[in-house]
Amino acid sequence: MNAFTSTRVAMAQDVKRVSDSTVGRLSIYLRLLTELQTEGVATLSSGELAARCGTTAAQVRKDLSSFGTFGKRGLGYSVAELVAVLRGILGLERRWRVALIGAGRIGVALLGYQDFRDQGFYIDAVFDKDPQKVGLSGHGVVVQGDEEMERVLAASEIDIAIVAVPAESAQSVVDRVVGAGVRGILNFAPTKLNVPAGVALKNVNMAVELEALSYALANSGRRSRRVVPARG
Amino acid sequence: MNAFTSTRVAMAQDVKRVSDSTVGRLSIYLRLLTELQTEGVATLSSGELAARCGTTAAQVRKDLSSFGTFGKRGLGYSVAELVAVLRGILGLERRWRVALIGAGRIGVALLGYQDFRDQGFYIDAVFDKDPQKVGLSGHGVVVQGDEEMERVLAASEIDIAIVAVPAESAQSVVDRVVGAGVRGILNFAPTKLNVPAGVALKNVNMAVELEALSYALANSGRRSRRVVPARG
DNA sequence: AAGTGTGAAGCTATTCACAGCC
DNA sequence: GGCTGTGAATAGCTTCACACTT
Repeated sequence: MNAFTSTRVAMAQDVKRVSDSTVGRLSIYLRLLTELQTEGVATLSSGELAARCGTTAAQVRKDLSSFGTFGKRGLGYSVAELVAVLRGILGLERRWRVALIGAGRIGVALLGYQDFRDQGFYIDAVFDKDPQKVGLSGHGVVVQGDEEMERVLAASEIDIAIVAVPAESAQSVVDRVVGAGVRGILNFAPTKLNVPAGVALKNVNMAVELEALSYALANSGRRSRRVVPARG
Repeated sequence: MNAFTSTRVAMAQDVKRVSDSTVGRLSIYLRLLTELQTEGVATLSSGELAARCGTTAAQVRKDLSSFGTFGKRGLGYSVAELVAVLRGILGLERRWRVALIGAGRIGVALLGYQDFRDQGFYIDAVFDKDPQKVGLSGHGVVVQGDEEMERVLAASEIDIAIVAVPAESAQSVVDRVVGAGVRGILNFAPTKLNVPAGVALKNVNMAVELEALSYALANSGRRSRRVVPARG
């Protein structure tokens, strides 16, 4: 029953530096595989996985090869095994304690995002500076005052802070949560944050994505419209 | 008064293929420059811009050099000029018509995100499948029924659709909006979407970002904790 | 002296292609 | 025969370093 029975998983010190893009793809593979698992699919090839995740067979195999060897030549991969392996690699076997800083529109939307909880990310605390918001509750958590932050973060052993405050307060919030021992930050504020070494930071910047679309639309058709000099 | 007066902007056909990462950084530069502009800063160097955006001076110069030459040697860049140039490159001189598909938690949060409007992205239509939501209004838009989608998208000449529906409905929504002439899609559903050539697609997947943090935390300290064999 | 613009070098990520195993 | 695992080749992105301009 142990998913690792017949596989070799790389020892920690074997693991070469793995790129962000590889880690991102692993998440994507995992989501698909979990879905296939509930559909009762037992096995699939790198090519099938790739096609359904928007990448290539070689890429899938390379991504996995950083962590061990999980497939069977001629057969492909066991869905159940890969799910277990990926959950292990991504650190999803445990429960992560998350705090949400900022109970504005985005914060509240994230609070209700059941998907996070399904993956093991539990929002155990919510903070807001606005006294009008303190005491409100939703999805089983009560909004606490900003001044409680350091005490509660430490006491609840929060692992990850989701920063959903205005850009101008974001750096000071980050300094405080890092000071309180948080080592992972998911930032929704559209500003550059500085964190000390040893703290992981990821940014979600929706304006950047929209502007990338704007760029693409404003410049679309260039290739097809381009004037190619007539030439025999 | 024309910002381009003393600069040379690359002609469309000169523009080499520009990477997604470059375009993303241009957005980030623009945000900072806009802020500096309101503070009355007139000029800055690539090094200063880089430091405040988390990149390097050489990167800033290379990013800009894909589009023309905008700086003055020995002096740096004019903030006002760069703002104008970047807005032009990113296609932000015009108003973009956006439709929001899905008035769930994320959808509603985005609806209130004033930041989008400030950059020229106007949410002109909102759709939801749930009859209970149809007719509700917020931020100056009324939620319309799903069945109105094709008609309204075409009539209002919507440029961009924000897809904020559950993963299982996302592909069919995309097929419909693309059929109605939309050529840019910002997808919040955690699933791989297929779009025909000529349609720009960007994904925002918060679970992927959280899992990247989980990976980083679960594997952190490896470098420092690694056992280095004792040796002289 | 300060700081840009840019070819060249260096580095990282992706794709190829094929030997090896099921 | 089908499909993995992986070195080698390629492509793409970032950094270097310096000639050139103000």
